[in-house]
Amino acid sequence: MAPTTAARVALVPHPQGRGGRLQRLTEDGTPLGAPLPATDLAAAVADLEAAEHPRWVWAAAESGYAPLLPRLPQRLGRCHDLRLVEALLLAHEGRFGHPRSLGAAWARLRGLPVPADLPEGGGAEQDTLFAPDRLQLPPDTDPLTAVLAVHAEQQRRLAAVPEAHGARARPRLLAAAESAGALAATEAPHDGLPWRAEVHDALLTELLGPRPHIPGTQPARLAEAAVRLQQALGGKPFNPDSPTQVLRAFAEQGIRLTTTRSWELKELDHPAGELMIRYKELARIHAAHGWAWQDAWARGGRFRPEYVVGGVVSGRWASRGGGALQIPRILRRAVVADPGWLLVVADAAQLEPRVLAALSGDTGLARTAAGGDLYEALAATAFQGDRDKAKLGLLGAMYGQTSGDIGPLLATLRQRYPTAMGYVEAAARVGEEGGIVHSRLGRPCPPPQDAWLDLAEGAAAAGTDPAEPGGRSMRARGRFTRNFVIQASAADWALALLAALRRRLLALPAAPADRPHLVFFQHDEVVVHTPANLADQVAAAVAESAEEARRLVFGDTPVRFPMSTAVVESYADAK
DNA sequence: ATGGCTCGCGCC
DNA sequence: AAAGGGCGCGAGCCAT
Repeated sequence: MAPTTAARVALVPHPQGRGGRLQRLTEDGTPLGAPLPATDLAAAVADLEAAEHPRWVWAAAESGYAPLLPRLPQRLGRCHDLRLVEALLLAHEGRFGHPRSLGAAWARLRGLPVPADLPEGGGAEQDTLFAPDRLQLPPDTDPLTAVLAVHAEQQRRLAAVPEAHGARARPRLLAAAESAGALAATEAPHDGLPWRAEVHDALLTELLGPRPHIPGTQPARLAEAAVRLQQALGGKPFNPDSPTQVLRAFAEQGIRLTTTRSWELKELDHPAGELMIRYKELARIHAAHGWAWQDAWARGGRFRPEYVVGGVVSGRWASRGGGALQIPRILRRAVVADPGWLLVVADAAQLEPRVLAALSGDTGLARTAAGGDLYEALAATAFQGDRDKAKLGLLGAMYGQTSGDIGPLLATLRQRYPTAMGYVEAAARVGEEGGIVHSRLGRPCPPPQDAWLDLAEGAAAAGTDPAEPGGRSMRARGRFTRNFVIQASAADWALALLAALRRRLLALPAAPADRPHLVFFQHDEVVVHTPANLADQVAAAVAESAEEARRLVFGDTPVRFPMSTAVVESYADAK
């Protein structure tokens, strides 16, 4: 007889139609009873969610969750995303970049040839999402069998992650947090960030002139900016979008530039410098976030980007299409809550220096990071109140900067906060020596050969030994690992924040149609679209979630992770 | 025509 | 002397 509740339930949709199969599991992946066929998978899942609140196990959210979402009356609480967990485990095993589909994991398990991962995204059709071939399984393999086998094996591998992979490595917590990210990343574009096309359009018209009737032609103001620039450079036509032609045009006026970067143009004592910068600003808005972008990504009053959970080796999310993580600030005024709704915009204040303080256990820096403006406090204790110096110095320490006038700032920090500075310098040394560093929850960085091959080749061409401890490429890897421990631990915290916030939002008393949605996430910032009457509770949930994430990831640190939270109608009004 | 590269800039 | 981490994206540009 099957127990009445199961810790986990595996879910496999049928290739076509609304049906599928479910399998109750114990925590370690042992099946409880026989598979349960469901003619309406979403209904069966909703019933089980309400009754037992299991952790859902699926091949990938793209095939296991996204197709169900429109038909679910209630969001799911927890999941184990086999593809994401496989990627984490492969990283622990030093096998970065190996295929991580269900089919690849199954093949490794069975000693079969391992299929390469399919190119992701690219607007896969709804029906192909269900298809077994997207899971990369052999045609004669039952997907549920593969899900159960790979899941059980992953649970075993998670338990076997060596302690050395970060003294506080908690691979099961990281797997759960990463999987919670998959839930949030699926739901956010489903609900969509509210986007007012007419506000966006008015902004574009104000900057660029009216939308051209003929696609591909330059808007009037942009064309004018190009002409003014050409006139300032002797009147000969050239393409201002071509760095080569720009450099040549400047050279013909006797102005020698090495690049067309805006900071270099800014130094110029020539009217063309400013005109070039202005042209580039307009051209970028037009090309990257103009009318074509709106047509592609912000239709029907919602911006729906594609997030890629774990798309960055540090565990940060990446995005695919729509540039979700690079929306220019100026466009934020197009993000406006629906009538009767509000936006709760919250970002973690000075997250990375706080992470450094918590990670390193530097009591002095921890005191500085206890609350309020960290840079202000740092300036008061170490930089005679100069906040800019404090910020520059600390960021330079975390990025491994050595240029500019930063030397004295770093010296001061090293003297006042030896434990924190020692922590990042130790991480840098591990990287320079070819070692692996880990985030707080144990996410490993890639081994040297992957990302530093090019630099090493460059060094070889220059006649220097890339592997030499003092070599250029090894120092570059030192900067990477120095930053990795902080960026990746910040990503650990942010995933824990997302998981906690999702859970708290789901617990708020609201009918499904009037429920707050987490609609945007950007490294250390969340936007919740909420019925106005729940906005205060959402803001409180954000603060509680930040505290919960701190406790989960960093334990009993005195460091606080305050959220700077605004309740607004337009995203532009936050901050 | 297509694909991969660099450049430069948007975000954190 | 040069000396800052992580991304995505579009335009230009060049090879095929």
